[in-house]
Amino acid sequence: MATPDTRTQILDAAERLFAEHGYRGTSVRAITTLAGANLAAVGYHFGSKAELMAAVARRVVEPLNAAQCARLDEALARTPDPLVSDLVEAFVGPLFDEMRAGEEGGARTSRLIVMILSDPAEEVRGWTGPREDAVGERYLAAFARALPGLSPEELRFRMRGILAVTAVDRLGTHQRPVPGCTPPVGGEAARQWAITFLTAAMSAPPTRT
Amino acid sequence: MATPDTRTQILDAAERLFAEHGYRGTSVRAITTLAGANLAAVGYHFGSKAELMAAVARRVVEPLNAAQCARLDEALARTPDPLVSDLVEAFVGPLFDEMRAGEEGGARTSRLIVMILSDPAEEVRGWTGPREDAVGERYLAAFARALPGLSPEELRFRMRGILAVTAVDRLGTHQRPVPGCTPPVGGEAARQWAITFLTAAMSAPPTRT
DNA sequence: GATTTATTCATACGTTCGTTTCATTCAAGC
DNA sequence: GCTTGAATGAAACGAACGTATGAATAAATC
Repeated sequence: MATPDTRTQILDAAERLFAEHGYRGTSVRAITTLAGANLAAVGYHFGSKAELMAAVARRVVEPLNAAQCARLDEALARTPDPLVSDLVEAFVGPLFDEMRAGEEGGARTSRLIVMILSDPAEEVRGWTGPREDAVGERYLAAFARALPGLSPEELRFRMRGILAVTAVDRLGTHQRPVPGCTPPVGGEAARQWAITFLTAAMSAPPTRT
Repeated sequence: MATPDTRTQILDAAERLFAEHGYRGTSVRAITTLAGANLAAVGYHFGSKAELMAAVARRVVEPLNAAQCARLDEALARTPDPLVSDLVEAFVGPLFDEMRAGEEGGARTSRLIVMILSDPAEEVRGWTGPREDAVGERYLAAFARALPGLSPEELRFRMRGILAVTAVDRLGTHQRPVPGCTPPVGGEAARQWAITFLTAAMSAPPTRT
């Protein structure tokens, strides 16, 4: 196993510490110490702590979005009007795939995503490109076809619900451990539960006004 | 309008700033400046920044839990086996009530709750008492009666989903504004959407294993 | 082997942080 | 009027932070 270069080791350490302690709760010193690198290495390889955060976020989110896009393409190749359950599975599937990989790196990855979505520090959300929006819009259009009669506003509300459930699902490590229940839910069971839960939620008839 | 005492003004300022910038992103100096108080007032009235955070969290969460408890009591007084939709409404209702009150203080309150649930700083979650767990357990038991055949693990998964959807719903301010859609969804509409969404999700048949 | 280029290193700078100290103010209680 | 206690004020403390600097080192090019 070849030792990865300093830049990669810093990215790995930063990904882990950002996920565990948040952006502001992680110091550059802690990152470089964990990475076995010098303090100045962050400035040299990334420019600043904020740009390091952006690099970490990109490395995590980009393959995820690509997978979501690919699965949507597959579903649309099968039929122009996929079922709601197929769309849900295509959307949340990659998030759970990422979780299985690495046994512990998965939960870390999803905690990092939650952190990216919820951290109030503007440095955390200032990294994104137009790609991420495009994926969401594609799914929005697909769901709109599968759920006629749903107003655009309510559809958008429901899609935010998908993100909330899949993200917060794995937030558990932050939470207090639930007594008498295994908190680190098995990956495959949670995936199926999420699909059941979200398919039923998305398929609900429009709220009468 | 009588001027509130320093302690209350500090609580108000801290609640607002913690909600906007998180625990670590808010300095004691910023709080006391906004409150029009002296820097040392936090140490005098609360002991430390962490204990101030605890006081803020208590002041926000306790009436919310009390309202959730009261609504569950009402539902159980009507019938020993309430509908899933009634349980959902009793659980998420108080969160949306809090939102309407104050027009702008409501969104702030829910952002603070998201912050409490997702902030990695242990000072933020070290305040809680046994009360909050008790409310969750009561709802868990009520949902278990209304949804026979659902395994305890999947039920717990779904209840976490409720919390995720209601909380993240109002996270929008952190997010990038969605072009072509009004991001600050009207309070009453969102409440009904959430009930529709979550009732359907909770009522889904158990995932076959 | 000398020169150049890319990293790594130790160290320091200036700022901001939470907290503490101690003097001061001010309203009651006697 | 004097004392007591709570509350506020101005100032400082040490620690930790992100960043910048310039020397040292390793690797590649000629």
